[in-house]
Amino acid sequence: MAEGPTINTIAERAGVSIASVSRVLNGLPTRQETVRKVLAAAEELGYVRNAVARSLKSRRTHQVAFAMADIGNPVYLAMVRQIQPVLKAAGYRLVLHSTDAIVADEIDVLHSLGERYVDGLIMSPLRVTNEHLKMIATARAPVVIIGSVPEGTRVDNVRADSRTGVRLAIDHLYELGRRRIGFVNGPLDTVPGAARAAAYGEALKERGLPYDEEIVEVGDFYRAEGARAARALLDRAPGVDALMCANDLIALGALDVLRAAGLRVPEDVAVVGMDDTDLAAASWPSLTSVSLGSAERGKAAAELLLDRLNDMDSQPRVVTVAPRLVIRASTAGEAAVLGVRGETSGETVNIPLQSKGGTP
Amino acid sequence: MAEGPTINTIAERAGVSIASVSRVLNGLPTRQETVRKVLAAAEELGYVRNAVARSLKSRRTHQVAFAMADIGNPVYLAMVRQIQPVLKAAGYRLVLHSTDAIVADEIDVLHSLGERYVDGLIMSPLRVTNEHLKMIATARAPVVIIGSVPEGTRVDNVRADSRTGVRLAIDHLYELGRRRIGFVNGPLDTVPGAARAAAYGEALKERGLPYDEEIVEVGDFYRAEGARAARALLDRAPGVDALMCANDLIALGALDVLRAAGLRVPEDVAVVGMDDTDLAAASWPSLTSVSLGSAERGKAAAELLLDRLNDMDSQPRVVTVAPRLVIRASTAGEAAVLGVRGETSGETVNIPLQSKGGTP
DNA sequence: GCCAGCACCGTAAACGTTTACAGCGAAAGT
DNA sequence: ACTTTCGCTGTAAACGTTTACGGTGCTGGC
Repeated sequence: MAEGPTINTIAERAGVSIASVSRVLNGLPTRQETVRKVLAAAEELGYVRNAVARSLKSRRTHQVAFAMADIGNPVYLAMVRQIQPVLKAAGYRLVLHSTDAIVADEIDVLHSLGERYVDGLIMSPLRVTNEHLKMIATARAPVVIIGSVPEGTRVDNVRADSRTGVRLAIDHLYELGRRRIGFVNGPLDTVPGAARAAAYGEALKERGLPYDEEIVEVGDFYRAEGARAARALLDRAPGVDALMCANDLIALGALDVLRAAGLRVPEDVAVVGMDDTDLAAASWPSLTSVSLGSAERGKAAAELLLDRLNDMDSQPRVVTVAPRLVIRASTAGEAAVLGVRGETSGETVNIPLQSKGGTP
Repeated sequence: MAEGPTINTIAERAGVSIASVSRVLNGLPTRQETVRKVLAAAEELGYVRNAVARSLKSRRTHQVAFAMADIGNPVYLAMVRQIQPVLKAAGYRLVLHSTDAIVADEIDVLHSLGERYVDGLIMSPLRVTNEHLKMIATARAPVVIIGSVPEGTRVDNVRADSRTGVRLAIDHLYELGRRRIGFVNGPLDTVPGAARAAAYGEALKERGLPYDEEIVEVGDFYRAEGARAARALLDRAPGVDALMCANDLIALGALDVLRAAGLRVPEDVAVVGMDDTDLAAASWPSLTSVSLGSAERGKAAAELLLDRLNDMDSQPRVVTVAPRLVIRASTAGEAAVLGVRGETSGETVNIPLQSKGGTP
């Protein structure tokens, strides 16, 4: 771990000035003889350019941050999986922040953009407060938000369409003959929670089903809370024949509860999740889920950010990713799943196959 | 995105020198009046310290890199989940690299340590070549390796114990009365592949079972390849009554194949995976899996690295994490799973519950 | 009244780059 | 032969911090 060589060391050994060394290393026009000497010296010394000094001068770190609510949630991981290669291809490194959905932590990340250790930020906040908006407006580096922001906010923005997503699910359940469709949601003060609640109400209305608050329960976006909420709902209203869940983790919790209660899925109760994470494809029974395009959103966000880094002055853009319904056993039964597998060999089964590499 | 204030701006406005500003901002003893003026100026200007300049001077970036073979593999994500909070608590940021298990890319990451944009590196290579070892020995920043390295390599090192892990699984299958236990492995030129192959042979011998290469198949560590390999094995040797799989993704592939072949799991063929990822708990049927302690290994690696950063001269350490067998439906049937769930409320079900946060 | 001691502060150098600018020698134009 | 041009190179400043060192003005002791 000896002190490494710098361009000074090279300059000395090659008998030239540091300016020449820098020019050679950056491929600027230089006499052939000088190039040779410098490269030889650099090679002998095992020189590696100091990225920190370079960043100080060039005001570019070639790093980008991604701030997510929870690194344990597969949704964010699906995003990271897409963001990373896009950035890598453009020569950027990815710095990860897990904020645990704590507003203060998110504000802190935004604030720390001023430290200039990254060139830009992709953030996916669960709640968007005024403080968020103020910080985004004055941020010292470009920001891309994954998730909805108030109309008129000047920021590059990638959105899902929960409304359509929920409708796809409710329509599917309706067509299967389900009429008492319960809803297990996450907190209403989160952006997705609020959007999905509204969408559920609308979708019922479109189908002429009554809104019954007895079969709606609010918990939180993780498995244990999903289980708790589903249990409460079932105790109160044993007659539900379907459960729409606001994400896959909630749906997995609901499956646990239904299994423990001796109810069959989907014969007695059909279950739909949301986000279409790896867990949906692998669950037991496999979970019908509304894909909100996490992968596509991650990719889009990375691309928006790269564009922004190349052109600071263009208008902010909004990208909306279309949802789609991935039908599996928890609504259509095992037969349907086998059918799907046979035909399309595809989507439902292949998603986790992206995974390469092994285990150390 | 205006040019931000620097300590010069503050010094000017507060009517003091930049040295005083720096002292105040770093909490060094200063007259009360000066402190007040500087802090007021900093506040008014919305000053944020430039991390790059600070790093250049202090030779510390407070960043740490984690290089994994594949960001899509849940094993590495389990590690990231543990590494991140440990580093965050110590004031470090996490930079992610996905090398796709390409040796050249891994060497490149090691090489780039010379750029000094991170203070240290955690790496989990699938294959360890001489080039790896050479680069590690001469690296310009401390490195922690997750995975086995040759005896005598001077590097902080966290290992799993595949040998014991495989034995746990084989013993379990033996006790269930299985006698023809097939093995679906990953590439033999990888560290885990080689270790697991050796362990499988030993475990059979201990139980007095013959080694039969007809029921051993080598594929790769992901689902599609696992499925391919399992299919080949079953075609060749229809009589197997259990499949030991070298990781969970392979096991999921095997489950796909068994289901398609109309074989019941575990009645006809019991299946064991390895790594105990989230997917194992969620799969269909839920998958008995050998946990090699990915989470613990990630945590241990982060702690080793932090210790090393605080003391560059101490002896390298090796931490070995003990494996354990998590029994689920793919060997013990559904009853057993319900049983376990009732009793311990625990391990088998709780693992994915760590997940907090929701979906944007 | 003089000097030592002290608390505080400013000047300047340093970290390792990039780059504007000027200098220099040689080839080319008048 | 004298300038102009040109290609190449070196000097030095700059990026925004931290910090060693010396200076200043004050207090207190003799």
